Amino acid sequence: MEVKKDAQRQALLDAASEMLAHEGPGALSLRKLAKKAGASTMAVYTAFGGKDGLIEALFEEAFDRLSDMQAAAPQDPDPLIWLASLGAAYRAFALANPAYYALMISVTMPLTDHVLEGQQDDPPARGISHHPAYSHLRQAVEACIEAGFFREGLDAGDVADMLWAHVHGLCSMELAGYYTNEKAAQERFELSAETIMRGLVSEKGRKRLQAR
Amino acid sequence: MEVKKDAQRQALLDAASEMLAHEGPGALSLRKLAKKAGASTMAVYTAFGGKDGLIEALFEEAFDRLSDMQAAAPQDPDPLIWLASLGAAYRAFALANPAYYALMISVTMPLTDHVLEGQQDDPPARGISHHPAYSHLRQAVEACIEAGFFREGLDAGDVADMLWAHVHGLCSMELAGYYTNEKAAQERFELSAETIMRGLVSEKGRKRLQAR
DNA sequence: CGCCAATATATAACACTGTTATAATCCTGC
DNA sequence: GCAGGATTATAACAGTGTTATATATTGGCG
Repeated sequence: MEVKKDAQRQALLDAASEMLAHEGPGALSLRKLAKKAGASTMAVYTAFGGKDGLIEALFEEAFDRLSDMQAAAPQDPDPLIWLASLGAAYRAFALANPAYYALMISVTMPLTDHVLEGQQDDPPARGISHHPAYSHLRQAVEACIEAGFFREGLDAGDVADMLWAHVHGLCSMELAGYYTNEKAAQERFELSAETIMRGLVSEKGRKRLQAR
Repeated sequence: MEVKKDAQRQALLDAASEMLAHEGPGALSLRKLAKKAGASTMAVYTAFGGKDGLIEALFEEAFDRLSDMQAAAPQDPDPLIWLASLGAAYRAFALANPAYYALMISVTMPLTDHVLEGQQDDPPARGISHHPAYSHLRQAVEACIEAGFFREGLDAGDVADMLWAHVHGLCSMELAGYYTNEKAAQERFELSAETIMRGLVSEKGRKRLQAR
């Protein structure tokens, strides 16, 4: 029974995932989903507790997919190259799964409702810090620090957050349609990634970058 | 009559703005808005053509507010300092108007629906390039380039896009609740801004930064 | 095995959303 | 002053997520 329930939950999730990727986040309604999965509307409530729970599950799957693409990125012995490939993997994920990416940032954003009227004393703290997707980045950063490629006194967590925010900003603006042609966006991404790396590296790291 | 129509449109816009800021984007319904503004639901359609038009108008107002805060930032003779204050103004806007900020990125994001299924040949091109908010940033960047503070061969547009994306990424993650305490977020922002500036500057600019 | 309680389902209703059809109203231009 | 076009108000329509209710199904236990 456990397995059957999980099977239906998975069927629901797969159908939702398919709808999300093909028709976008706006077209994901419980009735359509239930019909597509051959189940009743209530099944979503028993499996996920409602639409919010479903979105949450899709949100986690999005991070899993990102993590998978990061893991597939070549873990070069040179941590600087590894870091660059992680950034490229992030962008590749965003471009390959625009609907998932839109979901990732639209599901974190509604939390601003709690921020309204300055009630900032209640931080939702939707921590992504413990997810593999974050760990990958953090490990690469730590490797760079240990290798002495980064400036003195930089905290690995701060740098990871900084890089994540930077790459996230680039990808979200690219997907939002700010940049016109695809080729330019690719070059801009690389230029931007190179720029922030240049801001992070120590003298030793700078030489390593220069050597390509 | 022209003025009266504009007056009602403005009343609608003000009410919507108030609702947006106090109850968040989710609570903005046409019926509540009409009741609050003392008008009928149809008024929204004659004034804005529908909810999308209303959102568009609020979107533009968001950029106007941002532009105002940027204009209020001290235009220091040193373009590096000017640039830093523009970044701080951006963040101040985002923190002071979280609902507007959420709207800004949620209204650009739905465009991903058009990106679905790889039909990227239809770029929506929601250009922000011609808005004063972008011009402020671009002018400061150009001033830095003319002063020789930036590395050789950097395009002003590329740098402006890069900086916008960086600051946007930082603010959106901060508002999404990734960072816990306020003080740390402030420091992280400054550290991050300093880092990307360090990646942009020439030797001359580096010395200028070091001199504070 | 058979029953009973607990759970999951299906159907329909509820409260809401944006949008649109239909009149009544107002306001403008002649 | 008055006809005609635009603007409004009211209500209906097609959706949405959620919930109530009654049916079906399941699991554990005597």
